[in-house]
Amino acid sequence: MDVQLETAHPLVARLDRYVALTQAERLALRALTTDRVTIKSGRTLVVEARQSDSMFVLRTGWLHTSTVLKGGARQILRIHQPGDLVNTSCLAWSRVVATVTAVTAAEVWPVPRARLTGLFIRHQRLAALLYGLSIAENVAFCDRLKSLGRTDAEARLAALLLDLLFRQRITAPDKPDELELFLTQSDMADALGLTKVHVNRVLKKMTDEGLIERTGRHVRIPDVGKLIDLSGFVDRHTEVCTDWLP
Amino acid sequence: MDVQLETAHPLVARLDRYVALTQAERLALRALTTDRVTIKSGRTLVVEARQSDSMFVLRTGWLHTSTVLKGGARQILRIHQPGDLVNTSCLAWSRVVATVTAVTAAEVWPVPRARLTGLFIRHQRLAALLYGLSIAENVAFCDRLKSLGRTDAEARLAALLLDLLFRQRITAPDKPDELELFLTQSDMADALGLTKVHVNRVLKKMTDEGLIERTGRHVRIPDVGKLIDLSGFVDRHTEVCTDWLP
DNA sequence: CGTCCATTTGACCAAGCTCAACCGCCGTGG
DNA sequence: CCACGGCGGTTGAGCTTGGTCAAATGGACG
Repeated sequence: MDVQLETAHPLVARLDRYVALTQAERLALRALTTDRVTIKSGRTLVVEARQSDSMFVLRTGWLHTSTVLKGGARQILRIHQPGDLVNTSCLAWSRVVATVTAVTAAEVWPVPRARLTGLFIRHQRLAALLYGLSIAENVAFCDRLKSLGRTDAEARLAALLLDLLFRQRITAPDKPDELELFLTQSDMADALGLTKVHVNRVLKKMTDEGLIERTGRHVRIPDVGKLIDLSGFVDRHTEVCTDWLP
Repeated sequence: MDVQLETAHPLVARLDRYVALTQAERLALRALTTDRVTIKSGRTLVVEARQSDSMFVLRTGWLHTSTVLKGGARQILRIHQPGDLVNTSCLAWSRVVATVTAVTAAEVWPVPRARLTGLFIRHQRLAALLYGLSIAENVAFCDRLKSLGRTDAEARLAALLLDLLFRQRITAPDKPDELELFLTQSDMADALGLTKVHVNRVLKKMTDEGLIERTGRHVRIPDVGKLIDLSGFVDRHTEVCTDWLP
């Protein structure tokens, strides 16, 4: 089996960040996926309320998960970057809970939920690690909740940018202070509980104040510390505790 | 071993709702807990940023999980009812991520995280079930996010009441339209991203409109359907999909 | 070159916040 | 037994953040 191919597996790469995977574990993870799916920018991968029994590992590109309310308003729940597990709710319900849309062209590798059965039986350490990551994601949602519930528009925007930046740093440790922002201002608004008009105004204000520099979709953050201070951002996904794993 | 005692174990009771537990599984779950801790109303169980390596099963009473921001504002992240797992973040970090406070007098049973190791090794079905529940909780957070990000104060309040009501229904199927609301209006405000003054006003408005009836801390909801309609509430925890479990 | 979509900007509006006062209840201590 | 203090709830007046509506700009692409 080609070693090159193997380390390129997005799920292996992701979990290998937290523990040193054994060869058997790598093989088991690879066996979870067989297909590859590519999606064009703007297209949906799964649609709310439809049937689905697969989750997906994001290989390349950005996705987001969203719901729409009765009035037509949309809430973006999560923005996914390479290595993320998407549509995990298929493990708890057979109907899709939230729509997954491609922000950029993207490649995802489906993981039929039935394959997890064997993984949990034979690879308890991976099972425990997945559980730990799910809990970490829980905490990430708590941070979002705090942001939406108790901070103003500028702090929310800052927190969003920092979240994207810090997650990008994991796979691209060069460029520690700049990122390509593939979201539209309308997307940001829907992620932050604001309107696109207000997002635009606040971005302008932050640009004028020198907090961020924008050229097209490229964003540079001259003083990351200042933004962290302003937003109350906490980096979380960088490391998780693994001492209780089998 | 006393059967009475066994079925009274809050974790056994909780998981037994989703799958029919075997005797071995019940014993394994019981072995997770040895101690009992009682907390007085208003006291904290764990405090943000302190060290902790235990989660807790809530046996009786209500708790909530919260964080405070730099300015002193507080965000309540989750309100816990009997059967809930609390402080699960101890599986991902050794430092406590959010303060847990007793809303009423409460009894919790500690689960040291080291004990989960054996559970994941020997009881893969329970491991998978825990994973599924963690994912379900994730989706519950998504619902909260949608509520805070894209609905007005009345809808948020309605969603909060319905969430508490539906979770109470699981353990108390009598009383399908009334509940004892142990939260102060200040608590509700901090859970919903509002101020206590505004919560008071909206509660009054809802009372005047006949949407809810209040006598002290007792709340009755004459027309649950109307509230559901108004809030976009979705019942989630009632059932989860278990067909992929080992 | 026209169309579509994202961004930008302005004028006005309102949901919810702030500040402040007051009430009612309950537990405590004189 | 009553006075007091504290906490939670209630209500009013005025203000601010962010929303609404609308129109103009500008880039990308067929």
